[in-house]
This record gives sequence, C-alpha cells and structure tokens, in this order.
Amino acid sequence: MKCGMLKGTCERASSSMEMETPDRTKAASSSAPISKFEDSPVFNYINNLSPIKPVKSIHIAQTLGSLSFASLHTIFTSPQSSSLKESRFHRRYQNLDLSKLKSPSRDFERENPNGRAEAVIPENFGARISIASTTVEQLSEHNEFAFELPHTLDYGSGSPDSSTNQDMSHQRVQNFDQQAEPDLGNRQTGPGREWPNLVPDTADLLIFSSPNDGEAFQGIIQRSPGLETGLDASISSSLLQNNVAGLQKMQLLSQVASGCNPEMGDASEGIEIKHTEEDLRRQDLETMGSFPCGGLNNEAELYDPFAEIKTLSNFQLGMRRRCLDFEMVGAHYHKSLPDSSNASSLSHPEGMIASTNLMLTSVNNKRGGESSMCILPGIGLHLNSLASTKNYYNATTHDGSFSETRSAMSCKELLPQSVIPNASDKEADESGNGFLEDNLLALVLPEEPNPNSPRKKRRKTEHAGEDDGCKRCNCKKSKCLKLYCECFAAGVYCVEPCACQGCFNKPIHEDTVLATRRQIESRNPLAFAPKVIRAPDSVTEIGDESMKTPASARHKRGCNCKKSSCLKKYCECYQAGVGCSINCQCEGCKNKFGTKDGSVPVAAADCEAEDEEAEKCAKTGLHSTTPSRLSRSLSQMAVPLPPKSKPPRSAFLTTVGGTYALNATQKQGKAEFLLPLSPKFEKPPLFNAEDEMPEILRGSTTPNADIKTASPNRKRVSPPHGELDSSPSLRSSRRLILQSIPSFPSLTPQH
DNA sequence: GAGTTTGAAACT
DNA sequence: CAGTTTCAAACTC
Repeated sequence: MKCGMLKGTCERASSSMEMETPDRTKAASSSAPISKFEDSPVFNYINNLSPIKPVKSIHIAQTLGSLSFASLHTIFTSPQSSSLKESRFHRRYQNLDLSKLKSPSRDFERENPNGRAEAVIPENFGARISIASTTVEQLSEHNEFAFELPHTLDYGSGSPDSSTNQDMSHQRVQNFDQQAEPDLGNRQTGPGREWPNLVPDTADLLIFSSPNDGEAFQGIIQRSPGLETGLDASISSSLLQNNVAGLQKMQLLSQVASGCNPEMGDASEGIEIKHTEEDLRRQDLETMGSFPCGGLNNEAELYDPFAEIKTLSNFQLGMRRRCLDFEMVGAHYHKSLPDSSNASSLSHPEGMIASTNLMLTSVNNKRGGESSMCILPGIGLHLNSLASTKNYYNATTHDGSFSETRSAMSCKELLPQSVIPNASDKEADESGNGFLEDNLLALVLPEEPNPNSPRKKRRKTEHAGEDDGCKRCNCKKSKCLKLYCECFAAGVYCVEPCACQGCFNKPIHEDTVLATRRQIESRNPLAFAPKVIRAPDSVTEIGDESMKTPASARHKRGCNCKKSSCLKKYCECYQAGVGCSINCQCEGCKNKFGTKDGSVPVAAADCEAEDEEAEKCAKTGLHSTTPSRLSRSLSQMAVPLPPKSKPPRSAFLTTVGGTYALNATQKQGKAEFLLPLSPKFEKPPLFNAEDEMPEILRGSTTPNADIKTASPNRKRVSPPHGELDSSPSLRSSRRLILQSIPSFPSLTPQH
C-alpha cells in the first residue's frame, strides 16, 4: 500500500515534471537504476560485506518503517538533516528566560512552559510534511545516485506546471545533504514562510536558488518509483530496515524542517507516514533486541540511559550536544503530555506540522539573535521530530503553541538525554510512545516539570560526577571564531552557558561566523570534519594500516602529545576514547585505548569502558547489563568512551567520527545514505574519497596523508574512475566513506 | 577559583 | 614545512 501510494505520488510528480531524459525517468520508475547498481561489484561487495544494504533497502525501510536508534543518532549528527540551512551553522537556542527558569541543575524538565515560544503553523504545512515523507526514500536514493551515477543525474528543465525546478532537482540529487538548507532558504523567502530570518545570506549559503522547494522534491520524486522496486529484495534484513527507517526519518525531518513542498502533500502520504512510524517503532524494539550484547532483554537495554549515552557519545557528532538538549526536553515533555502516549495520528498532518514548526521556531529564535536553539543542522532533532510526530502532535495540539527547546542544557545533561531515545523505545512499548516522539517533543516542547521522572534521575546520576552544567566554551581572545573554540569548531553558536568573552559566534554575527568558517575551511577543508574515525573492524578489506593499531577507532590526524603520554585529555585521541595510530606523533604513548605501536589491545579499552559502564549501572541501579550491552554493541561500531563516564567535550566532535565508523563498519547496517554528506563535501558530490576519507578507511595507499595536504579541488574527483576503482572492495569502501562524510556544515558556498 | 600544564590551532 | 606563538581546555592545587 505504501509503495503504491508512494509510487503514485512519484508518478504524479513525474507527470508534472518534464525530464530532459525521459528514459532516465522511466528507469527510475522501473527500478532499472537499482538493478544496475546491484550488478555492480561494489554493490555486491557491500551487500555481502555488511548489513548495509543497497539503496533499494531504503525503500523497503520506508515501507516497513523500522527505526534504528543507532541510525538515528548517526543521522542526527549529520548537518544535512538539520536542513537548517540558513547559516548551516548550528545555532543554539539561547533563551535567557529558560536559563533563568532552569533549576540550578539546569534540568530542563522543570523548565517553565511559559518560556516556550509559540510556533505558527503554516496552513499548508501538513501538505509539506506528507510530501517530505514521500520523498524521503527518494532523497536517500538520490543521494546514493549522486555518488554512483553522478553523470546521469542531469534533469531537463522541468515544466513550470510541475512547480518543480529542474535545476533544483538535479542539484538535489547530487547533493542531497545540501538540499534541506537551500529549501529552507527558499521557503523562507517565500510568502507565508515560517522562517523569514533563517537565511540571511542565501547567496552564499544556498546552493539552490530555486524559488520553489517543491520543485526540487519533485525531481527527487521522479526517481522514487525506481527506488520502490528494490524494496522487496531488502525486506529480509530487519536490521537494514531499521537503518533505513532511521534514514528515512532523518530525511523526512530534514525535509520537514526545510519545508516540504506544500504542493506535494496529500492525505495518502500522510497515511504512509503513519504506517512507517508504527513499523519503525516496532522494528526498533526488535532491532535493539538483536544487538550482539546477548543476555539482556530488549527492554532493559532500551531503558538503559547509559547505553544510550555511550551510543550518543560515540556516534553523535560534535554538534550533538545541542541536539541532545532537545531530545531530553522532548522526553520529559512527553511524559508531561496527557495524550502524548495515545497519539495515534502520526499521519496527521498537524503533527508533522508541529514538529516542523518547532524546528522553525527554533530557527527563528536563532535568527532573532540570542536564541540559542540547539538545532543542529542535520541533527537528529528533525528526525526525532518526525518520528515522534504523534506525541509531538498531541502535545502541540493541546497547547496550540510550541515551545522551543532550550539549549541551555548542560552538555552533560544532553548526553543523558540522548540516551532517552532508547528509553523511549521501551516506553514506546509500554505507553505506545516511541522515544523518537520524546525526542521530537524535546525539540519543541518545554521541559517537563516533573522532577521525579526516572529519566531525570538517571541523568543526574550519570552526571553526578560531571560539572553541574554543560561546559561550553570559555574563549577570551579568540572571539569564538577559531577552532580553539569548541562551539565554533563544532559548528554551533555559542549560547548563554558559554563563558566566552567578546563572542562573535552568535547568530547576530552570522556573517562573520560564516566568513571565518569559510576562511578556516579554505585553509583546511577538513577543519570542521570529525577528528576521530572508527576503523572498520568488519571491513577488513579496506586493509588500512591503521587497522594494525589496537584501537578500532583512530584520530584522523593523530595526536602530538609529548608529556601527557596520551593518558590525559590533552590527548585528542585519548579524549575521544580512541587509540593512537601511526599517524600520531606522540611521544611515550601510553594510550589505554591503544598505543600507536599497537601495544594496547582493543579489548583492553573495551573492557575498561565496559567496567565503567557497569559501575554506572550499579550506581544508577538501572539495568546494569543494558548499558554494557548497548555500549558494547555500539562500541564495536563506535569509539570507546574515555575512562571517565563524562563524555569528553571533544568527544562530541569525535562522535562524528563515530558516524564514520558506523558507515565504514556497516556493522549496524546503517546505509551509507544515512549519513548526509558534510557540507564541505557538498561541493564536490564526488569529492576525492582519499582526500576526505579518513586514513583508516582509506586503502593502504595513503595512510599518513595529511589532511592539510588535501586540496579542495581534488575533492571533485569522481570515485569510479580513481585508481582505487580497480578494486571492488576499495570502491565499496570509498563509497561508504563518501556517504558517511562528517556532517559539519560547510560554510563554503557550492558552485 | 586561581594558577599551571598541555597540545592543538594559528601564525610567521 | 618547520618553528614559534597563541589559545583554551585540562589539570592541579
């Protein structure tokens, strides 16, 4: 049914839109492209290698609608998903009121509802949402196509009737990640848009100039039919489905955030979404159960906040913490909501609208100047919003207004919050609400006043040893416009909690921030990329030298420690919880996670991490096993956490690396498409994998390549023709990497 | 909380 | 590219 509906939508879109290459359109509808990919060695390799399935799987996911938390996290991290294109820079929601309202502990749950910002819901919002849902698959697929078949993406100028911008479509296909942002910008400019202020510098930031976002979507939609064809094949893998579902959600969120094409929306689409939601939630639980950590029951695992924390820390991007705030809030809010549990109308357009509005509101706040909304580009928030549309919808409908999430939450708090999703899952079973819903709510809804909530306690427990509040930057001379500033480095605006002086890293100085960011990127294209990447344990084919090192994850550039012996957080490797690698220039390396000479086995690090987790569990009284399980399973995919329970600040950044790891390892079956491309990479849809690719992931060809050496121009090399192409395995690995590129938003305008 | 240490980032 | 300086986090007291 969904497929049919979706297909119908696609067909409509196609019919309305004229393609220069009709054949292509047909192919898309007939799934010929998919088969083509399947036939390719890379595809086969990927399929055999890991749970990650070909693009077609995405379709399935959409249909089946399974949700994977892990995937969600990953997704969230990506800037694209945020689609908060405006500045591309993550903005924190700075609400003085909120901070005031907050308890000393900064628990958002207690945040005063009054602090909420009301979001205006556009009339056609529902339509937009539905559209987004329908296009999710398509987008993901397109994204992959961009990598696989960059040349074939050209679209003829579309017919005006379709209201689709051919150019937009084309570009979208190539740069899916970027799509969201441009869309937002466009929408903002459009009448009745909710984000008038979101994109100040559209010229620089926006890749697409199309006046109508919907057009772009249509372009994507045209291909959707083909995408659907592959669904049947991939249905078999539940894991894959989960991944796909996560991806889809992410995409949906992105699109929603960006403002789906109102024209596209229709009731059928809304239905589709609903189904997907349910399926996803159900499957999520299943997926959790499937985690390798045996022994524990799913619920326990889901419940365990620690597990989530670890997961987040590992997978979350540097931007993550902002997102976490939202999620947490959402969770609490969820509880507070009277009907949230029963919200059945995921399909309800309003629900979608609400989520969208939330995002929008947050964005507006940002633009407003001091709003510190944590909406991170591409961060899971959006995704969560979609997923949690039900609850969210209910909540919003009750109040009729949306409250923005406060970013004032401490980073520490955020981490635990991030855990919420899993807990939510469990709750989902119990109450019927998905954790995603919670997350979504977090974004939009105010904190739950209930101080007694288990989650809150959990968080406190976890963070007991940590600082009371989120440690933000404390820059004094850098004006928060240099990489010294963690906020800036993470691609987020400084917020109230920051103790920075003369801070320019605020929405009001967006231009300055962007300009500075561009400058830095020009100097080092990967300056904002994840610093830590996880070596693909499962993907031995890659055969990277880094694999020789004990730790599964590695710092991209390696550390240069001289006195800390890589045993303190001064060491980025240690801070990220990864072992040193051959790339490190450290002296007397004693990194517990693995020395550069490989003296420390990975197992040791893992054991430590597990021990820590166990301790945490014991303290919290939560399912001790759950955390371990989850983290353990996750650890395989992600970088292990540092000895201290407290996630390293940099860890957030490193989490991005975790994203890489996921993609690279594919253990989670996360499709490549799950990770939106980093804006940096947006320019070159097919940037040279080697340049951007983490060393670990790279072939042995360039183990020690210095990031700085990479030239932006080199990025544009198309993968298929590279030297590495000769090896199917290499090719496949490259693809994964490309798609898994870090999500930090690139300020550099694409051309 | 102030001061020190450390290593990344930035600069020359 | 190497050396130096600047910077802010991490750490110590």
